Amino acid sequence: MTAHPGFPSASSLTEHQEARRRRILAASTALARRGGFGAVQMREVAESADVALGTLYRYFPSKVHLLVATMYDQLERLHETLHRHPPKEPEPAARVAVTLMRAFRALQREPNLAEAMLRAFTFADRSAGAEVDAVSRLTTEIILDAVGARDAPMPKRLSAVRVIAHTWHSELIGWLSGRISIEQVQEDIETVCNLITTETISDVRR
Amino acid sequence: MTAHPGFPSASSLTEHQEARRRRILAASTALARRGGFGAVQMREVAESADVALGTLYRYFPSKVHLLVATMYDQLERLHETLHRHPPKEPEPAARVAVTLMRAFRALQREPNLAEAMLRAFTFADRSAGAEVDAVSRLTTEIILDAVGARDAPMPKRLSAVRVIAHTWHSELIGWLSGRISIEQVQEDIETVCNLITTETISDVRR
DNA sequence: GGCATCATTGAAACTTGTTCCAGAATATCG
DNA sequence: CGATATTCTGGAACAAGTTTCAATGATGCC
Repeated sequence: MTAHPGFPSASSLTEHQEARRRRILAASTALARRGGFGAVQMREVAESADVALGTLYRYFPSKVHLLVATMYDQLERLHETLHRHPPKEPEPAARVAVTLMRAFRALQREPNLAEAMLRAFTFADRSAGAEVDAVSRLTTEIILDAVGARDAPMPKRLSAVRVIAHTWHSELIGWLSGRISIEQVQEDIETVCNLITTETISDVRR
Repeated sequence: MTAHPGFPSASSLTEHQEARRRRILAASTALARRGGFGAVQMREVAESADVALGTLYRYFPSKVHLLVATMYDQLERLHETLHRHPPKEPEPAARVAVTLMRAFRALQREPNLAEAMLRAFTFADRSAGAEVDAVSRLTTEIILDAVGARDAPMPKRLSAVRVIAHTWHSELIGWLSGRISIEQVQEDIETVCNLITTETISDVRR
């Protein structure tokens, strides 16, 4: 009775199982790309990945789990890309802002996929806690990479990074629902990235 | 062919209709309080509010609409309360932080209700755009009230306020899913509220 | 090879959000 | 008041996520 086998990058799966997992994620991604959250229908994912519905549910215990895993998968690719082409701005805050805007534009090109992943991510409840945590950690890592400090960051910096990550998600969702313009996204990302610069300046606690 | 009659504070409804709207919101609130998002089942809301299912859907075209309207309703109460007991800290950023933490603690006492409202809010798509906007505006207003400046805020301040509002939502969700501790919430809220102080200090744009 | 265990399949059933509709109730207008 | 339009009701029907299960297949162990 192992935990469901669909999580992060599989721990101990046979080749066939690993292949199934990949097929499922690929199907999920393709359907999401085509029509967003609503188009990722479990029956269709199963059929398209050529597994039985029950098997799909054994690998990913819910649609949210599946889409959050898909998000993790996509974020890994993004992380790779960013690694190969790191931002070159002199200021850390600027590097973070540029990185996030680059990621943002990448997702802009796949709005349906982005919508599916992010809706699932923010809708997730406790039951998908582990998966959501994994995505959060990866996001944090991406931001910390952009900041560039090599040693372990201080608590205040971590707080700033959390806030930045949350903001990035919110802006993405806001833009996807047509509630925030790209200019506002840009502005807000820059605003929040200033936290990297000013994180040690003042303390609101009295 | 009017728009659905369940939106913000009713425009032109008969007394009976207004009463129905209230009953529905009350039922939604009660069910959410008891068991969160999942416990707000449309059939139960309808029965509990003593209206037919079709009528419920005429007033609120989806579960998300209903819960976002519920959120608006609750936020109005919060706004009132805050108005009666405004924060007295000298620093604007501190006033905002204190206000948000106070609101946070209020919702902590009704975690199920908070979960239901916030899951719906972040899950909402374009179709609930108007409702979501209304909630966003109200949130903005609450924060601006805490800042205290009487005249129209500058764009940069508005950007900071948007970021603060998003952060507040994310922290709430994170805490509700057991992913963020209260200490972290407190810390992150304080972190992001510094944007009110530092919003004009630097600009990351090169 | 044969057996025990676990995974996969296919299909039906169940749950809950959502839609639809025909008829009863209510409101509006002349 | 009567005619007409709108709203409300009760209930069936539909859609998609999720659960369940018996039968079949694969894997590994002796």
